[in-house]
Amino acid sequence: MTEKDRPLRADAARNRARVLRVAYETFAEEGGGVPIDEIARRAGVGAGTIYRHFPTKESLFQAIVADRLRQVVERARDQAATDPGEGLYAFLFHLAEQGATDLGLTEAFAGTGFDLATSLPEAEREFTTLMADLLAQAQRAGTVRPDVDVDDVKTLIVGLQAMRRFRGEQADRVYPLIRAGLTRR
Amino acid sequence: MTEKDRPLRADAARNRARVLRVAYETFAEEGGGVPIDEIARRAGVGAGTIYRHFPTKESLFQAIVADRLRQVVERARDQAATDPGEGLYAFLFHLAEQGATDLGLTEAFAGTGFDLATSLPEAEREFTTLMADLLAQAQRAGTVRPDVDVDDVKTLIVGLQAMRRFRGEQADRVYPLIRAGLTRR
DNA sequence: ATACAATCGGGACGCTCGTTCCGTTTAGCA
DNA sequence: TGCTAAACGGAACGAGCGTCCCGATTGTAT
Repeated sequence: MTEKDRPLRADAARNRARVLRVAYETFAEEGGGVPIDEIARRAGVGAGTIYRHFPTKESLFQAIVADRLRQVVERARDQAATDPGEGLYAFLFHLAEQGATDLGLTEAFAGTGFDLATSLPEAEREFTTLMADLLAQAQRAGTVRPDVDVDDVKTLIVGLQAMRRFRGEQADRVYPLIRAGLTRR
Repeated sequence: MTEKDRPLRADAARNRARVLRVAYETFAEEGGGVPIDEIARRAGVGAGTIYRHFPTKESLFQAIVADRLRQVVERARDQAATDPGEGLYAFLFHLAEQGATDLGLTEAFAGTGFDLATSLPEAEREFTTLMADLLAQAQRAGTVRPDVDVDDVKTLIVGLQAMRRFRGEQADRVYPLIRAGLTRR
């Protein structure tokens, strides 16, 4: 659903890809607050070029968050197959790490000026399903206490990302505490 | 250190107090992002009047955060005297609740466009001391495991405030998990 | 090689917001 | 009551940013 209709002209396709790549890096480093002009500058194109491909700054941001989510989901599914009991923890802490280097993703989860469920409903649904699977699997394996639910996991994600983002490596020390809290007594 | 030199004229004193009160409420509701004009409007004064009393928006914000911190610290000391083992938990969860209604305070802890340690060094020091006291006390009482340190507590505060702020009452369900994680096995 | 349409770059526009300025109003005092 | 300095309100200014527009450029089909 990105390159239908008639094919883009060669230069247009090149620029589109370039913008996407640069925007990805830039949002990750600076968060959703970066000026479009900054992305344009880094990509070596004019602001007008960005607007030809993405009608709005918001839409560019969405495109990137959606892609990022896909990656995270895919990775988590792999991990989960490898070690059922650890899947949820790996997912949780991986997401926290991502939050450290990807401000865009953090904002998407926290809902800061960007509502995931509204903007990318399918991605949100897939994400929720993944969490439910990982959680059920971990509970079956006995590594997570049975009274924890999916909403609790979402809440923890928000908290963990905030810790990682604002407290850096200090957050590493807290992971074991969280894990202990989630484990059956 | 607020009303030295020659006393303010009656109307000036009234306006200053009014601005402080309104700014307090407004920052709490909207966070540090609210326009000064909005605060001025709510207070029924002109923007110029605010700038007569506070040289900068930042300085107004600081004045209010400092006051808020004083209240929190005072309350925590009272609590701690009542129940040594619970002092740290009460403090932690109270702070999380505060984060829900006081965006300004959350931003101060997270360091979002406002560095507490740099802007209000004394307040920051007092705060750190309080945490160290509460923590040591709880560890002595045996309600917190001995390998937790003050930096871990700071990290948890950031996480808990984020949870409360972005996930609302969902966060309540996570408090027991955090507590379980902090408790000696 | 030529022509035409797609695409480009970056200046212009409009809006928001922090801060300043200044003509007007008012408290405090004699 | 009248005078003066303090204080007021809100218009004005400048900077930042999202978005739009348009003359210049370039890919592509013939």
